[in-house]
Amino acid sequence: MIANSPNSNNPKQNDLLAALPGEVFLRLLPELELVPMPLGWVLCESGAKLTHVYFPTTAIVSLLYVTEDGASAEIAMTGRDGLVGVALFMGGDSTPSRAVVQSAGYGYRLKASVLKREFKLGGHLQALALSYTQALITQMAQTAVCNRHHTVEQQLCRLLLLTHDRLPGDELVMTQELIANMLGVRREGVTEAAGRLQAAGYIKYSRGHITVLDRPRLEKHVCECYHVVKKECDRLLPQNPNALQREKEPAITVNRHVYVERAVRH
Amino acid sequence: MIANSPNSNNPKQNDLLAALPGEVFLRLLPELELVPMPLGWVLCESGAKLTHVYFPTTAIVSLLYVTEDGASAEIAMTGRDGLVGVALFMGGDSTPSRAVVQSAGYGYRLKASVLKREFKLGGHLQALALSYTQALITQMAQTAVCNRHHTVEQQLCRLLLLTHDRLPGDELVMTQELIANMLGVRREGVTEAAGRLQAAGYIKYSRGHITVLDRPRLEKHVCECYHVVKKECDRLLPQNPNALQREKEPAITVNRHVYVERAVRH
DNA sequence: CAAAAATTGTGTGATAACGCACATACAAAT
DNA sequence: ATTTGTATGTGCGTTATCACACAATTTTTG
Repeated sequence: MIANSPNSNNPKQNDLLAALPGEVFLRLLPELELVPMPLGWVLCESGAKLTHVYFPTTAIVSLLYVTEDGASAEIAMTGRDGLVGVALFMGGDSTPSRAVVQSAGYGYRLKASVLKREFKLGGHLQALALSYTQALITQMAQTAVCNRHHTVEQQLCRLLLLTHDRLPGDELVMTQELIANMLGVRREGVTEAAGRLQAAGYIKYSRGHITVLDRPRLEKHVCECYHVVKKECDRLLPQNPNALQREKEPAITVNRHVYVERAVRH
Repeated sequence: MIANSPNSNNPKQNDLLAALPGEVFLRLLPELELVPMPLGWVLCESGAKLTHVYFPTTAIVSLLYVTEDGASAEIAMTGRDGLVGVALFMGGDSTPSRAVVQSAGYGYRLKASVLKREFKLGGHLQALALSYTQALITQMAQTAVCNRHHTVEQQLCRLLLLTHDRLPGDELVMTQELIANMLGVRREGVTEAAGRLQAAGYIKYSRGHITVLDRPRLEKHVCECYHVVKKECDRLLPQNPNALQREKEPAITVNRHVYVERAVRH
């Protein structure tokens, strides 16, 4: 079962929805549909027409591209800080990338038509959606840089921090195999990097459960890519008012699915 | 001196400007300022506030990120097909990346305030700008994938084709050193890859002048990343009406500047 | 025309990541 | 409690790319 019962959910757990002025929020509220987002669920397949826009609250979604020979690479990650489906209001109705739930939880969704209508009014939702898209662009750009210049270990730190930022507690539920698929590297490479991080005392892990032990040290160890994106998000996006005070609590284990089939690497 | 005399320039050489309906175009026309864009010119520094949006006509601009230790990586490339400065209408007024002229030529620019005003009207310019941004997102995503999974030789092919697409002729004016900076790899790596492409008869080159000899073969040799982006651009963006018929003519040599200082690689 | 600078070519050894083949360890299921 | 499956650990040879050093050209400059 998925963590958190539905009645503990609230659209304002999503930072974008929380930042909407009351009038707009109330207009959208009846259209917001709560959806459980289980691990491995493909919100949208590569090239498929988007039917909804998703505002994750407790779930985390990966945007990734799968190559012809089955290798994959994460392009960006979205959680409570943003929305999935920017192509809808940007003019395409699909993208070459796939959206997959990377960490199970809940989210709210709007029908494509409803979102487009509200976006075209040119009000707060438009401004928020565009600002978030700009933050997403920064994340994608930095992913490209990171893939070019930084080690698997640095990229693992980045992934862990990005995920940790979007979860209430310190426990990440993800196997090394899944991490390898997201980073687009070998599983063994993740094993070695994670082993070093554990030996250094930054994290501890066991069979799909990673606990962040020393976040400040992780932040020192990660490459600049993480910090560049973080800073840009803070600059562009509405701050989650309880983000700082929020106590990190242990997360609840959820059921596991296959993420993506193991990449066949050239 | 830069190729093409100013009076051979026309804003409609830029595909986005060309796609604007007459009414909008005429409204913007008096505000469009023709600017020569010499090789190496930094349109906008990382983190600096954007003062203008640029619509290249014959020039090509690289968006690239420079790391703390001086290494660089191209994020995306824009020419007559698009515009430089999406952050302006997306809500940020700056980006962590730098915009540098990669191939000298001309372009038109609009003051930030003028563009923002027109964008807020929600008309054709907004729709075009957003569609182009979606295409840019695709390019950035594919750059991330390419950096992760493909060889320097494949990436060189991609760079050559992207550049060739944005030039009138078959001659690209760029040194291997400059290419290395854009790809974020060693200059020697480019020398070797380019040597193989020349040996195969796809290109020929000499001291900063590369001629595309067999484009169809290059297109077969390049990784899927190029084709994914091309297809998505064709789908999202207004087609340049003379793109197909346009005769490729030899380009004219321009003066050379330093692109970026050689990266110190960790 | 000579000197200086820019561009490209080549060789050598180091390294990070790869593919593959297993071994080990823990968890879930019958 | 034993089996089955999932997750992680490890070793070994291979490869792409790296860093560095320098040679060989061609172009530009004084």
